[in-house]
Amino acid sequence: MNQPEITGNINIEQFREDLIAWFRAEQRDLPWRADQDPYKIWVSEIMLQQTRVDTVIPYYHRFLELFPTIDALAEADEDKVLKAWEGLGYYSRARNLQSAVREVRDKYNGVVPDSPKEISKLKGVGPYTAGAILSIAYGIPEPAVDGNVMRVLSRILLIREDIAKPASRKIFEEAVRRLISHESPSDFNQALMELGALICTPTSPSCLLCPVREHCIAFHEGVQAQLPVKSKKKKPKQVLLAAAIVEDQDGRILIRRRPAEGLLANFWEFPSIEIQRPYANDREALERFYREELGVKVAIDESLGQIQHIFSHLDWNVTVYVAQLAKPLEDKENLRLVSLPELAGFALPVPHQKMLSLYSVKI
DNA sequence: GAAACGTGGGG
DNA sequence: TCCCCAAGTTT
Repeated sequence: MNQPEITGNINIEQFREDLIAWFRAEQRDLPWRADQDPYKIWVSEIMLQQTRVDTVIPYYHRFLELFPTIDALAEADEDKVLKAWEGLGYYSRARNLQSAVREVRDKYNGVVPDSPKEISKLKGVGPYTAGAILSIAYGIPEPAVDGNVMRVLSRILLIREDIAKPASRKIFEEAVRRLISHESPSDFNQALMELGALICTPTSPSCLLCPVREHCIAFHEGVQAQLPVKSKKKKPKQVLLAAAIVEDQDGRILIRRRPAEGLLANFWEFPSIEIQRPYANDREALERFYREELGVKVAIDESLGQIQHIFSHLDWNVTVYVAQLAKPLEDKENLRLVSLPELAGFALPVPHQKMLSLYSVKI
């Protein structure tokens, strides 16, 4: 008798019961588990996308203090929202969340929709987040398939699909539809993720502590360490930049708002240019860029040094210069001259915070 | 379907 | 140092 190669042979009733019982006993005490307010669940799910729990917790508390309700977030200035998200990364999450919250206010009378079709139309709410909100806030048995769930189920059901491929998600959604508890969809979905976070970890899973190891095909076959199958991503592309921190005579600093789309959209920055190789005509190139692209006359001084910042897809190496404003600044919407204390109120991405520390050490 | 989109932590 | 990762979505 051969074992089936994929899926199937587990006692679903017993699996659910063991998994949920473990979750009810062992779940972490997390701030978004205090109640089932759909708005708060929503905020937490957006913040948790590709982001660690420990990182999210302080942001979650501050965000809900600033924007406690859908109306509060809907009415806020986007700048305040971005500032609250500063340092969390993937900033389109914040802009999409606010846009979606405004849609809920205007179109759904302030009530987060409880149907898969409607909730999935909201900006920033993809298949995972839709399922998470529906199941956790509303108790609706929809799959919420994230990286944890794919890893856990790849082991339990011995699924060898490459979980890095977008198409694989559907395989796991179908698996969850077969397995999910209709009595406690919230606990079931959260339990799968919690198991992935605490026990069924990417490397060296704690199978001896696992509440469902008797249901786990990979454990029975001793292949849990070889799962999930996941192709690796490519390295970030190297980019050389030269940036200038421009001062006026009162020690104020020039910042610019980045474009509304793309990398670090709508954040503020010290203007910079891409260069071909280090130290080649940086000063002339920067002065020309400021003059021709920004309409600002500056004189570049010495270099303060370099900073490095690695994004998911880019590896920035930035040579940072100090410069003096040579003519008074003309009024422009995307350019500001701000004091150091004022600068703290603007949303500044981490690489530019690094540049600012170089500057602060210098002065 | 691949690439864009951030950041900080851990092995 | 380097690589992988962490409760994904959009284009």
